[in-house]
Amino acid sequence: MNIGQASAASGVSAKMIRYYESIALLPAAGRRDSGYRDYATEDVHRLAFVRRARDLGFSIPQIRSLLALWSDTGRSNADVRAIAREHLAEMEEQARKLQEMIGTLKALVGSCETGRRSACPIIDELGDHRPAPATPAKPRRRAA
Amino acid sequence: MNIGQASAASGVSAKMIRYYESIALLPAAGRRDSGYRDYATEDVHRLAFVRRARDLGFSIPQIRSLLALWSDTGRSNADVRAIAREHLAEMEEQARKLQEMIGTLKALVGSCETGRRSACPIIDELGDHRPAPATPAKPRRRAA
DNA sequence: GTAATCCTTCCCATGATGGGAGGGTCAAGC
DNA sequence: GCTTGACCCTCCCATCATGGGAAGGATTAC
Repeated sequence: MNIGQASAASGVSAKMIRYYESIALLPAAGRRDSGYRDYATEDVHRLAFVRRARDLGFSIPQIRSLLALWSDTGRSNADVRAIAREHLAEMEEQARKLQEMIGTLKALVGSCETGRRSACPIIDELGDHRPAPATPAKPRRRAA
Repeated sequence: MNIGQASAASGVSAKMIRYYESIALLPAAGRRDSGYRDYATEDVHRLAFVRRARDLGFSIPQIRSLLALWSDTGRSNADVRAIAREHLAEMEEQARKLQEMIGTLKALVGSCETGRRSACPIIDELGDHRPAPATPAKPRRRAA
């Protein structure tokens, strides 16, 4: 199977397949006499595995570990869970930050809507040096 | 004020200040005879504005629009709200996807924990076609 | 036998940020 | 004066995962 077919069958672009090979996330594919890469069904499975892990937000290093566990029949579930939990924690932290930003922005949009003054809190708040009269104390961590 | 002081006062790294100038997000700073950039208080305000907008996840193009509105005293709140709402929608969509991934992964981790068999759903699910407990094949062409 | 499609490698770009090299400038101390 | 160390300048490179595209060879369909 050519790279094009493998791509269509796995949902990973040919570009990415070559890239994954170049960073040794995947074993180098076999080559035909022509130089064309040649893929078997199991290669497509591996590619699909990578794509689904990427869809779940796993990073390449994490997928590297997952792949090793995947082909290791003697692996322990604990190892797999550890990677998944680590990634889960990262995602939850990311979600928390995102919700915080959403909350802040929502409040600003809300004030701007209901405000009758010409000053828009979104702008004022961002400008900082002239904070709105009723500043709803917000978390200003992330010091530089 | 030198770039270092402006950086400390605004919380934007000197590297970033130069970058923002290079992409014309900020007007080119004045220069001294020495070639050093020179910043005034209002420049620092603008920098702080950018930093806060970045903290809220606004993209550079969005900040570009916000900056224009900021310095436009005749702006309409509706314009500002439109940008904020657009960004809000993006963030909410992002949060939705993230929550979906978290949910899926949580379910997988949960099954893996309670499962007594050696097969871990995290792995199986990713593998899709289930790598089959008796398919040791493959790393054949490995290090080719 | 020819044209269309596929494959190859290599280079470039993204977005926002940091690192670092090589070299000029400033301010303080002696 | 002169030295020293901190600061600044411009470039170039790297990230991370991905895509675009060019130049050229291979395969395939008609």
